[in-house]
Amino acid sequence: MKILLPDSVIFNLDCTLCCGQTFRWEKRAVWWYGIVRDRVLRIRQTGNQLEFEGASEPFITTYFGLNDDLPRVYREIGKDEHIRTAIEAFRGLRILRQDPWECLVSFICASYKNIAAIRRMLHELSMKYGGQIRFEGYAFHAFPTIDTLAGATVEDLRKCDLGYRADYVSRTAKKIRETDYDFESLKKKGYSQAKEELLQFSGVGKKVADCVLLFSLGKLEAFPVDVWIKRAAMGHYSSRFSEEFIRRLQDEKGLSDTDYEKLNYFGRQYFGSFAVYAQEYLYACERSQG
DNA sequence: CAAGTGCCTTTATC
DNA sequence: AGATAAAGGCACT
Repeated sequence: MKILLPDSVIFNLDCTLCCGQTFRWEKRAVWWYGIVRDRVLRIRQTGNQLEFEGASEPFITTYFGLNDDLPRVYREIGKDEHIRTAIEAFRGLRILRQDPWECLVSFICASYKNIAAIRRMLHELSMKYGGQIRFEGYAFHAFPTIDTLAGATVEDLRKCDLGYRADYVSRTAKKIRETDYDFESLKKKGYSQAKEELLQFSGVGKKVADCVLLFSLGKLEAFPVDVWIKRAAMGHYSSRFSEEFIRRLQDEKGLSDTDYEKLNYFGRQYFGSFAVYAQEYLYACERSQG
């Protein structure tokens, strides 16, 4: 199936799939392969054209966030030279609307890991616990279901390189199964209510909750703060903070609760209602060069 | 080459 | 409330 994107729909498939919001897409030659529920989705972009198999057009539109008005987003967040440079470099990067369960597990696993390691963990998990799907002679694996991971032992989960995260995943899966938790209902709830509910799960703090709210539930109010955003703040927005605060950021290894709140508040105030798009471009920019 | 550092953090404990 | 240590393991320097 093919879609011709109008000029107003700025989109860059590579940027969108490589920027650390999703971890299981694979590029082989010109095609990207992803698993959506129990089907393999194949997609490629040539200029303004998207060509794909394995999903419907409405699904593609929703999943890749093609309804977000990027020209308007760029107008609103383009407050300074640095963010405008980042926008130019990653033009067409969009926020995905992924499956909430996979997204939740992905970001529980993501804590204190780099992207390569996260990809390995999720690949191991899927190989071991996800159903196999054959497509064009390749073997793909669906993401493990809630029941499967709830039934797995913590020791076996650890063998997928999850480390101490194995316990978080196990407890979260069990809790979801026991309470028959409905992810779909979260989409209808407000940001604060949805965040509060996500924070009840083991291994989910404010950063992980924000990532799930953002990358799977379409809550663009979220503004995840991590070490890369911290670096962007230190390197490009230091004049917006006191010297003392910047020194504290430089001295501490991680990010304290209060610093998270402060950077989160700054981002949302400064960049406005589409702040999270600024966050994603700053993140991508910071990771690519520093 | 060994040892240190860092990784899209959370939790337990003070 | 707010700071701090501990929690895999691997890649990189």
